[in-house]
Amino acid sequence: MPATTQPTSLKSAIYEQLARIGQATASPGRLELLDLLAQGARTVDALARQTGQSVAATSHHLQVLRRARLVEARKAGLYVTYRLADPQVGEFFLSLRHLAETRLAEVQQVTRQYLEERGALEPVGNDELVRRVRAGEVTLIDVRPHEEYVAAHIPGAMSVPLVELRARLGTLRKRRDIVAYCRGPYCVMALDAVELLRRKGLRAHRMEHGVPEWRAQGWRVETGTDRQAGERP
Amino acid sequence: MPATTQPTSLKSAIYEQLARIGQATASPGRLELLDLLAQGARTVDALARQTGQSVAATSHHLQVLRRARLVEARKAGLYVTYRLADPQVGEFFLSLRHLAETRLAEVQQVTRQYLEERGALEPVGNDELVRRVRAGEVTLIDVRPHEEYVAAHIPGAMSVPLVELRARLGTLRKRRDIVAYCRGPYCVMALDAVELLRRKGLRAHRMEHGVPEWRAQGWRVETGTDRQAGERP
DNA sequence: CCACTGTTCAAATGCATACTTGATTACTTG
DNA sequence: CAAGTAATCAAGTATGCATTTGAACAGTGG
Repeated sequence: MPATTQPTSLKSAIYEQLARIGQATASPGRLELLDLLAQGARTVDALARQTGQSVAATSHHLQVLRRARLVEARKAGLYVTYRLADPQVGEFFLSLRHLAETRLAEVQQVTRQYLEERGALEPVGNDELVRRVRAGEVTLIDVRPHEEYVAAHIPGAMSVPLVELRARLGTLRKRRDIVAYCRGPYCVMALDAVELLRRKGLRAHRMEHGVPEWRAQGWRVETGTDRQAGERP
Repeated sequence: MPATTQPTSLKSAIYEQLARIGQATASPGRLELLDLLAQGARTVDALARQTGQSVAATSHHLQVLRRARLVEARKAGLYVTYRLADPQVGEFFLSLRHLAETRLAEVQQVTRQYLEERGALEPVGNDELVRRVRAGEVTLIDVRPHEEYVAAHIPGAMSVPLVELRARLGTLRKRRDIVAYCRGPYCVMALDAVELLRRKGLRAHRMEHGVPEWRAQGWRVETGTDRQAGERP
């Protein structure tokens, strides 16, 4: 029985700190908040509305995240805006999700089943799609809410929020392949968009990657309002 | 107030799965177990002894980790041996630790303070050390218990468990620089080794990396008993 | 077959956590 | 300065988790 030379003081201190992050990511509600924040900064009640949690619960969860230094709060006027404390937090979230995908069969099962029901499994490899997007060979549309597009989007993408897609069909070139993306592989906005576009006879594809995944690959993102033709009058 | 198109069924299912991993890493005790398991497989009571937890508590924690699919159990004779379920689990642990290092000032503070007290901060850059180790320009010793060396070690390293170091001083070449490593940056066995070696007049250095870090860089590890001169008679 | 060892299980305790409700603070606008 | 909104806080309840204890369950060796 070889005695461990590690002193309890240092050991336990380190593990307690690591556990802070584990605790922060131990609740589904908080993970949903992190996921949304990875798309861009948001106010407390925007987060509450989008997640369906009460404002008080949302605020509480955000403070847990803040104590773990995963998010930061900034008060601007009447609103408190939360954002990820560091791009590395987004990367960590992706690595958590990646581990879950490979280790927890339930994740793959539940998503595969859901996506298959919608007939959404593309035979086209994702890599090929990414290559064509990078090469600018396709029309790339970002179907998330416009604020998220402004916060960060894939270079060359056009902002076409899902709710406006039907009205803006005319502005899309019909002969060109269209690639739609949204928040990432578990977001269904791009799925909805592709379904609509195909019903209208356009050649549309769904890209699994969202901005966080794109960024994690080390690629550049654009911010601000580009290629957005007409704001509402 | 744009309605989110995401159905609650898919969303919540995913986040619940992710939270399983978060919960598993939410306890300092479990993180310590994971850290040990990253060095190699172990039995329940070895883990209990090395962490100072009761056997029952250890067993319970291990089952939590097992339900999250982070570790696997295999019964061999009278003993149950636990091991990481996948190398990716080790990588995830490192990314958690890395996030904690950059985000939680407390981690850096507590370790820096501790290491400074021991006068252990090497002016030599770690990169340079790693380069010399890879180039075989130094004598590399692995001061962990021998079982861990057998489970996996850095290529070219010689197994010199800390408890045997004093007795085996004679077998070390005195003119050559010696580099000692152990379980990683928060393990103090290599520190102890370097202190002893320097008191004996040898040129010794501590490498922060352990086997998990080495492996995560994509480098090869060796297994089994290499370059281990004499087992005890 | 019996004693022994390593591991797990079940029940019980104490403590932390999630979430709700109602009140409170900070800020803006009329 | 008053009214209104966004966010937080405080108290309370209910749930869940960590850990201990003692018993149960293999598997091994005499």
